[in-house]
Amino acid sequence: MPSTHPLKDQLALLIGAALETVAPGAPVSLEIERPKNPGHGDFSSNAAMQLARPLKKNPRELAQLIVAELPVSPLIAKAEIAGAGFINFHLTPAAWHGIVPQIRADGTQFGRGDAGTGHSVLVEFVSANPTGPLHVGHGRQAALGDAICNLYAAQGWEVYREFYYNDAGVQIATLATSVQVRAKGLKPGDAAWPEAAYNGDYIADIAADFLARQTVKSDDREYTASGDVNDLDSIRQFAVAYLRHEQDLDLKAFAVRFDNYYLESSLYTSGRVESTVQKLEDAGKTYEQDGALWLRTTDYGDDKDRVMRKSDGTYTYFVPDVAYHIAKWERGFERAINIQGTDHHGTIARVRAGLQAAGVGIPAGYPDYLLHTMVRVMRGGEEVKISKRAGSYVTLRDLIEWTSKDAVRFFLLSRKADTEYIFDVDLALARNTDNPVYYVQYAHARICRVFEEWGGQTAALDSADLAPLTATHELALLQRLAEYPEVVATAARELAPHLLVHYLQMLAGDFHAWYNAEKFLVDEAATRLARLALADATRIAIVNGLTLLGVSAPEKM
RNA sequence: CUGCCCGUAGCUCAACUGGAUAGAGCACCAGCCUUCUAAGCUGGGGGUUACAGGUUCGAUUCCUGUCGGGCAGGCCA
Repeated sequence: MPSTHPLKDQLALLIGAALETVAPGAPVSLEIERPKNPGHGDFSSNAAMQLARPLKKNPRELAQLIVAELPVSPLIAKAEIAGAGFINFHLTPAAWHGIVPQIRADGTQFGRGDAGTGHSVLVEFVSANPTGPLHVGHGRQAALGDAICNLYAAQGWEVYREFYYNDAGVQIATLATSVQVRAKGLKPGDAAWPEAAYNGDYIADIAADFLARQTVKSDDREYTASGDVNDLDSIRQFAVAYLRHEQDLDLKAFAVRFDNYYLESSLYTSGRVESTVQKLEDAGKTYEQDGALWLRTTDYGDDKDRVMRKSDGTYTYFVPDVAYHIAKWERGFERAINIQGTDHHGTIARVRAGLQAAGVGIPAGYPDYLLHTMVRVMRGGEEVKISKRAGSYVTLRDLIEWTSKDAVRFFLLSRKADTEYIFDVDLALARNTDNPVYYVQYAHARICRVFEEWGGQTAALDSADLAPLTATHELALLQRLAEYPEVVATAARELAPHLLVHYLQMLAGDFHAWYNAEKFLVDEAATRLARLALADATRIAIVNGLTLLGVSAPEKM
C-alpha cells in the first residue's frame, strides 16, 4: 500500500534501493513508522526484522547491511540500528523544512490523493422515509455520509450521493391516516385517535396545508393538495411531498446535498423486483415452503433462510433491497457504501447473500456498510428526549438551531461511528478550549489575524529561507503537517472521519503551543518570513481538513 | 438461547491495522497576559489495556473461553 507521507515516500525509495542489493527479489512489505519515542529518530523501518525469517538471518546483521547500502541523501542526518533490528532514521532540518513549500504550492489540493482516480463509488445515506422531520441519528448519518463523500472525492474517486426511500409502505399509510384524522378535527389523546398514528405537531401543519389546497415542492417532487379529507391517496401524496420538503430544509441547514433520490416503489414499477426474483429462481437458490418463496441465504453465511415472497403474494422488504443493489452495480458503481444505524445490521448478511445468489458478478463484500449507534442529547445536565415539533424525538434542526451547523457536524464526527455518542449542547456553545470545534477554528482565526497585522502578500513568502525554524514547537508542527495526507487517506479507507477530527485537534494544539511560545512578527526579517510561511502552511491544512468535514473556517472569531 | 459490535486513566476518547516506555482532552493541583485574540499556553499526579489462556522476536491489536454493556434475531421495515 503506497504511503502518502511526503518524507516516508522518499525514505521508502532509499530503503528500497538498499534492499535491491542486500536481498534482491525478497518479498518485503516496506513499513516506515513514526516512533513514539523521539530518541528513536524521526522514522523507523522494520524491514530487517521482516526479512529475518525468509532469509534465516539475524535481523540486526541484516539491518547493518541495509544501512551500509543506503544511498547518500540530503534528507538523512543519521541512520542507526536499535532494539531487535529497527533501523532508525534521523532526518536533517532541511528535510522537514521542505514540507512548507510543498504545502503552500499545493494549496487547496494539499492532502488530496489519486488512489481512486478512474473509480466510482455510490454512497447511500440518511435514506429516511418521509414520515417526519430528521432526528439526531439522521444527523449523525448525514455528517458521516457527507464527510465520507468528501474524503473519497479527495482520493480521486467519482462520488455519487444517493438518498433511498419508500413512499408507499406501511409507515406511509400510517402517515396518511394520521394526517386524515387530524384534518377531520381529531387530536392525539381523543378517544377516536388511532393507536398507531403519529402525534407530532407537524401532522397538524400538514393537515392544515392540505385543507388549504397548498402546493409543496421538494427536491424530487411537487404536489398540489386536493383538499378533500376523504381522498386518502391525495393526502398520502401531499404528506410525502410535504415531509420530503421538510427534510430538504433540515439537510439544507446542515449543508448536505444529494445527487439523487431513489424510490423503492420504482423498483416495482420498473420490473426490477420481478427480474431479481427470476434471477434467484433461475440460479436454483429458492424453494417453496408453507405457501411462501424462500431464499437459501444460509448458503452464504446467514444463520437462517429468509422469506422472499409471503404467502399473501407480496415481497418482504429485503427483495427490493437486493434489486436496488443489483441496480447500483449495473449503474456502474464498482463500490457502494451504505451508512445505516446499527439496528439494521441484520440486513447485511441477507442482502449480500441475495447479491451472491443472483450470480450477476457482484464481488462478495458488496456493498460496504458503515453502521453507527444512537445519539443522545444533553442540555443543562439533563437528557433531552422530546421535541414538540416531532412528538417523540429531538430533531436535527433543533440541534442546529440550539448550537450551529459547524458544532453539530464536528461533534457528530468526533467519535467512531460504532460508539454511542452523547451530544452536549452546553459544550457545543462554549467559547473556550473545552469546545473542540472552537479550539480548531480559533487556531485558524489567530493565523488570519497575524497575516492581517503583517499586511504583506503571501507570495512574498515563496522565497523564504526556512532555516530559522529551529524551535521544538516548530519542528513538532512540521512533523504534524507532514502527516496530514496520510490521515486523509486512512480516514477515507477506514470510513473513519473521526481520525481527521482528532488530527485537527492535535494540529490546532501544536499551533496554539507555538503561538504562545514564539512571536511571529519579529523585527528580524528572515525569522519573520520563515514563521509566516509555516503559519501559512498550517492555515492551509486546517482549512482543507475542516472543509472535508463540512465545517467552516472563520477568519475572525 | 443464537449472531454481530463494544470493553483502554475517575470521565470522554486516541493509538499510523502486529512494534520499542499505551497517548490527548476534561476534572484535580501549581504557574503564565505593558506582546500577533488568555476563546490561549506551561508543568504535575494519575494504567495489570475487563479477566484467563494461546499464537511469535514482540499483542491494546490476531485466535479460544469467561464476565459486563449495546443492537439484532417476524411471511414487520
